Amino acid sequence: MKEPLINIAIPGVPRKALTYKWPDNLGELPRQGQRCLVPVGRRRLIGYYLSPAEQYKGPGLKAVIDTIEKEALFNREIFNFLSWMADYYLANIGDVLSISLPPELRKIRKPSYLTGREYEQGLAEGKIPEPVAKIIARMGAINGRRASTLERKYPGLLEEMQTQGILKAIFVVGKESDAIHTASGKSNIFDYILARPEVGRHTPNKEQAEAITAILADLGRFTPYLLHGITGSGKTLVYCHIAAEIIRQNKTVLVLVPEIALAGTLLAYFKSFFPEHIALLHSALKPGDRLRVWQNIRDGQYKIVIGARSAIFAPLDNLGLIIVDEEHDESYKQDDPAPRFQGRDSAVMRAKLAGIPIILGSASPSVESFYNALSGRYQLLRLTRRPETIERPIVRLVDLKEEFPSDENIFFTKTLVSHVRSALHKKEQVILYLNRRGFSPRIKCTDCGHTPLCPHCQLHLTYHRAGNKLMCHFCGYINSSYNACASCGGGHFLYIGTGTQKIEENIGGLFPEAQMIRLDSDSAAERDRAHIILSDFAAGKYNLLLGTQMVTKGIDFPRVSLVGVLMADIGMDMPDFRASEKLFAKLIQVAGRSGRGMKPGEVIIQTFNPEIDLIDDAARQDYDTFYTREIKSRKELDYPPFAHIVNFRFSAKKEESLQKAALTFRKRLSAGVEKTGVKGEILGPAPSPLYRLRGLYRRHLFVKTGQISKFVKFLSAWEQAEQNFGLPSSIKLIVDIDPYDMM
DNA sequence: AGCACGCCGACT
DNA sequence: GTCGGCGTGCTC
Repeated sequence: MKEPLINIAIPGVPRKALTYKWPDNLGELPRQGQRCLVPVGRRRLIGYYLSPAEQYKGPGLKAVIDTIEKEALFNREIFNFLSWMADYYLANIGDVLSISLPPELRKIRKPSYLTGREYEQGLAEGKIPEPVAKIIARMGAINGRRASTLERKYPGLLEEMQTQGILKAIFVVGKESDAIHTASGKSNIFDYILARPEVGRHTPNKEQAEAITAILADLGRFTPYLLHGITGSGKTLVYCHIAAEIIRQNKTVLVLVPEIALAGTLLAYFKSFFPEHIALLHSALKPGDRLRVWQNIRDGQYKIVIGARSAIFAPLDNLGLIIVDEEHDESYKQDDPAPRFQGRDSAVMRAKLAGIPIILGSASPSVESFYNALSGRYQLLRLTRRPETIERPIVRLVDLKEEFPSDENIFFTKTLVSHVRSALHKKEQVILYLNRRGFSPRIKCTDCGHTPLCPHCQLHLTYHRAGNKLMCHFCGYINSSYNACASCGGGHFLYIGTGTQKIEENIGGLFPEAQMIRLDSDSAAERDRAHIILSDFAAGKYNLLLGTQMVTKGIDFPRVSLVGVLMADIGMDMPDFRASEKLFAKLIQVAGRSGRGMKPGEVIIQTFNPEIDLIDDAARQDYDTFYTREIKSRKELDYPPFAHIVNFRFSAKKEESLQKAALTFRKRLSAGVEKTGVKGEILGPAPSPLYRLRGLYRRHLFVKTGQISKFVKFLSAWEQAEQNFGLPSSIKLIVDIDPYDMM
């Protein structure tokens, strides 16, 4: 009988599917999504069965080598969800299926190489062919390149390798075995979280009770809710009450948070309500632990899964509810690598496919979600009161143009200094927030004024006092010996700008009573470190927390009475239609950290632009006014939610060929759009704001369209017909659907 | 993506 | 000759 042909999706191979023969010895056709080992070029890769294939014209049809499991690792519901994701985000279905699995399942389990000892043994037993042994003896390894050279040197080698069924990787000698790491059981973030038994007895207030009743009234079908609750209004209690009912019905709950290490309050509540039922999925888990947690979820051992963006793929059966906390948060968008997807939007689709409710919660909802709520696509629920406190924080704006900074530290006005001193003196805690991005410290030659730039990115280098080095924050370039000015040879420099590190330096002089801890991506680089810093601060080991946006989220600090925003204006002039929304959200979040105990907190916002509406709105915690103005501007400019954006990012080593390719692409795109009849406006190509990054020149091109599915379908067909959309492979093209990163 | 092939310039 | 870097194109 003739062997059937099948389509296999393969991660990393940018084609929808490749066609293979299904050999007789493997029996029945696989299940959809089932994993197979397939030959691709000289490699063997994991592929996923998609469908029977019609026919394959062209030579050299290969056969599937083997199946990996007897069953598919995806149930129908998840497979359909992943297919939707691949289609909508123009991603390779193979990539999507692959990232939905724990990393341990993405590689071929059997060691694909020999350790030194296995090599010795193989040689002794005559299992390693003689010419190969010779080469190993000589070079230690064959890296697979220069096969032709090797062949010339050792005639018959390649043929022998093939007849022996040996892959090149086998000859990489001397690495450790890749046996699965055993779980250590230590270092579990969840263990640091203390349950708060009292929250289980908290009675919801009137608003919370209304929200709970509204959601419980209609559980069995797809209904998206936007829960807009000011900081401290108790969204988490609402989540827990709904989740409890879902679990009572013997269904499961999926909770997404922006970052697990910063989700302390939420974790404490869930731990108190559901001590036995929770699985945490997060990046700090070691590979073996992650695999085990995934398997246990799949085996139905947990009722609740809490995790960051990638937890959207959690293999929960019988899902009854999805919660997306802080739904406005940018980290729900995966920018790099592919698949580039919006986790929150994808969660809505997963809920839709599962026919269940989904709750999106935020103190400063994304403009898109709030628009959906007002237009009736989502149900709007609001929490406007802080149940456990008396009043909202008192917010004060300090104009940096009027009030000059103090002599001791250019980032502290007299007002802020005196308030911090007084809070510390009263044994209260203080948070200082600096959004360092775009305002990193640089050096300037005092003789000629020259500022050193990154040779790859043309951006100013950031000065790091630790190690006395200059570093590019985009590509990581380090210059550790900049002792003489590159322009004039002078050796005197002025240090401009302030990052958290520089503030930290003389904070002791400014505030003698301060016991300060810094929280930013540098100080929290280690596993679990962010959480430990926040826990220590919450426990009162420190009285001053200085940090970047990491301090704006999550944890309850009842003893914080003052929050200082050192410079609110940073980031306002970014070329990004979401710049206002992002800044507004951060100000709301950070202000919400103040006064969560029994007395009202205080917030001081230092800014060069106190007259700007956005800052004023944030100071008054007035979301509606902010939204009304923002939605108007989105409408005028035809930005989301009124249109979808597709961002095409081109990069190449040579600027001329890049520009040429981008223009050609635009022409063909425009012709294609016209021919297919998709409505869309094309803007660009233009140099990207970071027009040179990591040694590559960059252009981008935007499309605004009201018909996103149709547009993506057109792109998909084009990409299928022409490798790299017909561009030479020296031009890299990334297609980002509903982008967040505009740089 | 990851890999191999061909071309080319540097080195011995 | 040989090595390594870089550009280009392909993977059923």
